Amino acid sequence: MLSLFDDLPLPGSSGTQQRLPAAVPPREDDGATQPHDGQGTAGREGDDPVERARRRAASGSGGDGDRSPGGAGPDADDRPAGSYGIDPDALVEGLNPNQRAAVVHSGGPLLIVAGAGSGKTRVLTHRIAHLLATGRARPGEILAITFTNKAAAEMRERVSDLVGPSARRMWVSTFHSACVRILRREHETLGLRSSFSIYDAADSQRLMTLVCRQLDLDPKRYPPRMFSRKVSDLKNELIDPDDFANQAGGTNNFDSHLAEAYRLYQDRLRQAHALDFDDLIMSTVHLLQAFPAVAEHYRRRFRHVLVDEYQDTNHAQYALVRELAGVDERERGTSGGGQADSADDEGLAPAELTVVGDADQSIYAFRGATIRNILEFEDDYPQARTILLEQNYRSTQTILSAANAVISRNAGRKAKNLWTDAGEGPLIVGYVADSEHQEARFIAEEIDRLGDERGTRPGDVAIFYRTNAQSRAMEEVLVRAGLPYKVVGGTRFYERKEIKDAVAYLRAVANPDDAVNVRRILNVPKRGLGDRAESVLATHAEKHRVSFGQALADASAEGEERDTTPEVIGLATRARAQVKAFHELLTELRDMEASGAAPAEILDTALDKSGYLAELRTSEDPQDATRVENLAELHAVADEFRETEPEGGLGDFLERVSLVADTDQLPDDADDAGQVTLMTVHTAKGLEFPVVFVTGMEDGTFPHQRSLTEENELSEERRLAYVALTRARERLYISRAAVRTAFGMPHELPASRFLDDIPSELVEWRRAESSMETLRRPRSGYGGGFGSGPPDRGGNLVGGRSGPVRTGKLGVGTTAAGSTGPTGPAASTASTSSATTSGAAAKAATKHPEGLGLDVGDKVTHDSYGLGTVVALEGSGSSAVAKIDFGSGHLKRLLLRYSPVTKL
DNA sequence: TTATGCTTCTTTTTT
DNA sequence: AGAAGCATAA
Repeated sequence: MLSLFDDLPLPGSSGTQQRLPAAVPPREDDGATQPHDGQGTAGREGDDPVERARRRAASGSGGDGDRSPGGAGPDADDRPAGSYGIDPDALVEGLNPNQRAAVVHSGGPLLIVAGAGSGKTRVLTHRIAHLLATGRARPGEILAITFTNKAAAEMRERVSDLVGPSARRMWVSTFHSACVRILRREHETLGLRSSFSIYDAADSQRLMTLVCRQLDLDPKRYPPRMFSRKVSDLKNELIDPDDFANQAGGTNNFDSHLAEAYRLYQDRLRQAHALDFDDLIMSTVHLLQAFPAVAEHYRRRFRHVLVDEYQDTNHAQYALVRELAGVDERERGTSGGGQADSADDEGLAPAELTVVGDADQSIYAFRGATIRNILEFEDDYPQARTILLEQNYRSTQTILSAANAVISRNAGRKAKNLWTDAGEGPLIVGYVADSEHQEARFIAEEIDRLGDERGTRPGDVAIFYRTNAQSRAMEEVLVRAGLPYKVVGGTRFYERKEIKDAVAYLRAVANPDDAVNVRRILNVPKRGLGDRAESVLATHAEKHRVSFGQALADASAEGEERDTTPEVIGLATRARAQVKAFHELLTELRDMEASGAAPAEILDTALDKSGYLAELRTSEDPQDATRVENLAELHAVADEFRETEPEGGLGDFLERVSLVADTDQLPDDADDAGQVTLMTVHTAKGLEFPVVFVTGMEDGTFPHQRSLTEENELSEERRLAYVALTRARERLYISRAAVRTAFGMPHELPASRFLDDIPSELVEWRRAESSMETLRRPRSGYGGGFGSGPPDRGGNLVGGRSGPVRTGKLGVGTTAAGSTGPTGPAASTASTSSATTSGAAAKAATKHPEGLGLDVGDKVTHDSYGLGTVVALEGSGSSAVAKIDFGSGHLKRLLLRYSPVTKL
């Protein structure tokens, strides 16, 4: 089968060869095998010498002989707990007092308020290890929930490092994959086939479009897209179609249509044996609520529930946690005593709940997250203990001060005092570009310079932006500059057309009733089955109450079968023949699956026999070449799956594919050492880099245009900015472009209001205003202009800001002057007023790209660095660079075009 | 049924 | 600027 891709490089096939078949743990009744969401962390256990040594060196003080009174849990056959060979005391070594308290806390619910960079993951993993080491829990009793697969993989790995392979028995997974595991196990209870499909946002939108069309809704007035979002919101609030119809059904036209669409949408999902993303959570909650026996099974099993990023939970997730932890059973059970009585039916105590979060880093309100969940944790759980982690181990004080200043402007937040003993560190560097291209150029040059002067590796650098669209300009420049980079997120792999098509084939094979996916590929590749044929089949399915997939079978039926199946009316003979061929292809693929073929083989056969690959290959369109490559990559993924999960069936493969949004996201230190990382601020959450560029600091970009009118949305943007700034360890850059092209039209955008919040003494502006802003500046006389306020702020904007006039005191001039004080070795030369200072800067910036006629040996003065001597000149024209010695070891390489350098 | 050229809308952010 | 949807033509 590999032959299909023989002429292509197979990413990953080389890596998978030497990988040993994973030691798959024995399957247990409740499917407690390795979850499929991980990134193949399998290979490592057992073979790690460090791990073995650790186990041998066991101090044996686990002392847990008599734990687990019930002893009848699903893990009763576990090896004796406590043989993990870890000294509990060792786990708290090197932790600060609060971290330590969080690790050893025992008893009631625990809220860990963890500021950015405060060692949250460390605390969480050590807490889990501590639970195991002290014998308070066995691995099978632990459920740790994160938001991303990456976080889950990391946590599992780090716990494994601490306690060894027994960590495999824990459930460490995302909300969504935990739910899928539960739902798959309980599929019969729910009346779903075990190979139910999981619809991502695009799939559900497609379905909603079909639904709206069927309801004859005007797509202008009732956009399917909007309906889709509304339904998602409703599900996040655990409101099902009945609830919604009851509470809002007749209120107005919009809501009654929405109610109708919601119901039909949900019916369609059910007919297709499909669940959308939000269903995964909602259905699980409903399942646990409706079937106490099922709920009890999990409550008995999970005695410790830990939730990461609690501030990002929505209502459904909140309810799920309560159900799993069994907290609402509390009234019925005995309260004290912890888990000691878990064997008694009546008195099943709630699980020990630990949540970690930081309200200031809540950035997912747009998809239903409620800060409320974390703010009111103590009300929800009156016996809860709260521990604050305020010491930051990541950033310099300068960076923290800036971040604190920005977030402190948010109303109604609990004050936090994040501090560090890492020292001040270098100033934040600011840069104002004329366009996004210039901004990108500055960044590229700066990365280059950091590499030359400080040995900074590209892998140490990250560039953040608010929206994915902003990556384009950056990429163009980075390519030209020859800097290696990678974009994380964006058009994700599994969202590409060709990948979705290929996956649709697999889904159609696994789940014949999956209407959305069967219809997607009905005419892909082209087989002459257009709208006409599709609607005939859909009508048939509707009329006879069968699935769309069954309609295909009906249309293909011949001979005796004819007697038992209703005839499909209105299908031309030619179309009928095509439908038959298509149906036969699907049947063949299903036979393959039934006979145990690996997903990779089924994929190959599907792409081959359908002619999909052939069509792409013969295509003239150069884009199709990369499509083939992407399919080869998917093939490699499937191949790797065969290696790591030899027993895994098509359903398992699809589960992984559906829930892993970003394959290439794992930043392996080894691999990525040489690449600059580009990503949105959202995806940056939880990560850190020595050098960070935060770009697009303009009102309308960051904060985003659509947040400007709404106070609480603006607060979220501010939190987002806080997240962005706190990712940096040592050096932080903030930049903006005065003009940015959006939707093909250039817009002039004012500086981000968040820039105003950063104390000016923390920032050194390399370029403090755009060319246009300089030109607009009224010519100021000597000493004038200081009090007259910065002319580039306020009202001269094309876009015209509608909000209140800001009172920021941070004029461009004062900024530049402010930075001179603390840094410049020649602060005394800054005797000129700030207005003239930045005027000089502007002159240098705009007037003479030609290098100012500098020669080696010339004396110059720089607005920030003071007096210096030109040591060397490189390049010419706009890229002319001068190496200037500013004395006392300050040798700078300055791009003359934008450096505030004046020849003396 | 497909190909084409035209229009419109897009940009938040993610499991 | 680019994609996706739409209408009309072949």
